[in-house]
Amino acid sequence: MALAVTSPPKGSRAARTRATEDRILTVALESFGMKGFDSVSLDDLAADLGITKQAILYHWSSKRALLDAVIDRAALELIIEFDGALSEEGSGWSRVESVVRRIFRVAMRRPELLGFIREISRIGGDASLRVTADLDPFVSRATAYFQREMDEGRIRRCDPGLLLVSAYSTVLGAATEVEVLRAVGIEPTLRSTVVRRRELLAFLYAAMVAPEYARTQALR
Amino acid sequence: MALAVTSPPKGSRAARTRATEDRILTVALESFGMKGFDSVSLDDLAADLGITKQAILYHWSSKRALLDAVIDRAALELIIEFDGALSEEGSGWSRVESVVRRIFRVAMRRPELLGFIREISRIGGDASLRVTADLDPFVSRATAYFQREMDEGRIRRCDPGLLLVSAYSTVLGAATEVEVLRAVGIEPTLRSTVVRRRELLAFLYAAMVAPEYARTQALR
DNA sequence: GCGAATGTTTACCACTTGGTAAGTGAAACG
DNA sequence: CGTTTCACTTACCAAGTGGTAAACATTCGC
Repeated sequence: MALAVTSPPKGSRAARTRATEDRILTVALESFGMKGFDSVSLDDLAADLGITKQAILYHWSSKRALLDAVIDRAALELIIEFDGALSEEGSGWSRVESVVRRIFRVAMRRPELLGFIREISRIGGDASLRVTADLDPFVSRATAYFQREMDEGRIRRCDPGLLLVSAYSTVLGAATEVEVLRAVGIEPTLRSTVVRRRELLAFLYAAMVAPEYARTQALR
Repeated sequence: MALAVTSPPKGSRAARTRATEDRILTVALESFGMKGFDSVSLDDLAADLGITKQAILYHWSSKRALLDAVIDRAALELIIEFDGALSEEGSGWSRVESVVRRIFRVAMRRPELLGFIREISRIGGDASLRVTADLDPFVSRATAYFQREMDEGRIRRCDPGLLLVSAYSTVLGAATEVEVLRAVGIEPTLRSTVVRRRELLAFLYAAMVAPEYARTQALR
């Protein structure tokens, strides 16, 4: 059901174009992330936006081209969300903790963002390459950070890349695997999420922090 | 010289029907798991099987009905793969280790099986409920096992359900998140998988095993 | 052997899909 | 002001989509 928005056009033409493309990307990211790329038709998308499918095809020449744009958008938003956490002050465990808290926040408020990354991974091919390339700078920073922490004895020594994957999939899973949570009898409410996050932080803490370093820490 | 030259028909009619349905389920599970439910048409499926789409619709009245059957099949195969590991002798860490090794083996040899569970989780609704119900007995056994291990001080005390989710998503992620692995510069070859599994076991060991118990163990 | 049940195919159908072509109204520009 | 450009719509289309109906072939019970 399209809402007949006859509100007067605002801003310059270029600005309005940008705004439209922005809206399309936002809705597309949400739909692709929640339902999957193939499950969302251009007509569905257009209906949600209150425009016609051809308007979308005016801005991007094909559905696939739109996907590429959505990938770039998703990577950008992810980096904005997480890269800040890496830059925060604090060291060792406290920084890891802040990253985990951020991922949980994103998983709660923007589930489509993490779902979209999963979706792209499954599509494979060029799409995967694209998101990989987009996220590369962030991944480099994260692994470099892990390496540094290991060198200074605060994190258990191991392959930084594999540690990142383990931590990533652990957090992403606990944050997004709603059905699995249901299977083990955990209804994903806001309150249970807090508990989940605390348990997961304990899990990660035990897994990552070097025992010698942990002994020097009074807290936790 | 009365040897039958008519090879095509094998077994009784009922047996051949069962065999056909089996083939359909196998191919459907593989396709749905790798490409996604909506990305695979009945015509695609039929073409892979060398039959017509209507033959599939003869055995299941709709694509959705076929999905339900595939869900049951996938759950059954998962339980067969993993439940055995829970029954193996050995206690504490060695049993966890054997489960992890099994998941890795499945992830390597049957990626479509784990991919399918992910896919179903995303479809949501009745499909998710169905797989949840199918896997419930296994989940119960696993959490009960964790509980027992905790009571006996071999595993760090925490919520067994959450521990299961953490371990599940960690292993599943490390085993299946191929694109993420690529992003951190790990090409998922057979050799790297062995390394990955070893690192992951160390990660899980640190996360799960109770420190007091670990100290009593000479090995590892 | 014969009719009935069964498994599969051929022939369709209404509808949706991504995508093209041509038109339209308003803003931008000289 | 006219006209050109732009953002978008209406009108299509060919190729699929899941699904139905009926014809056909094989195997079963008798």
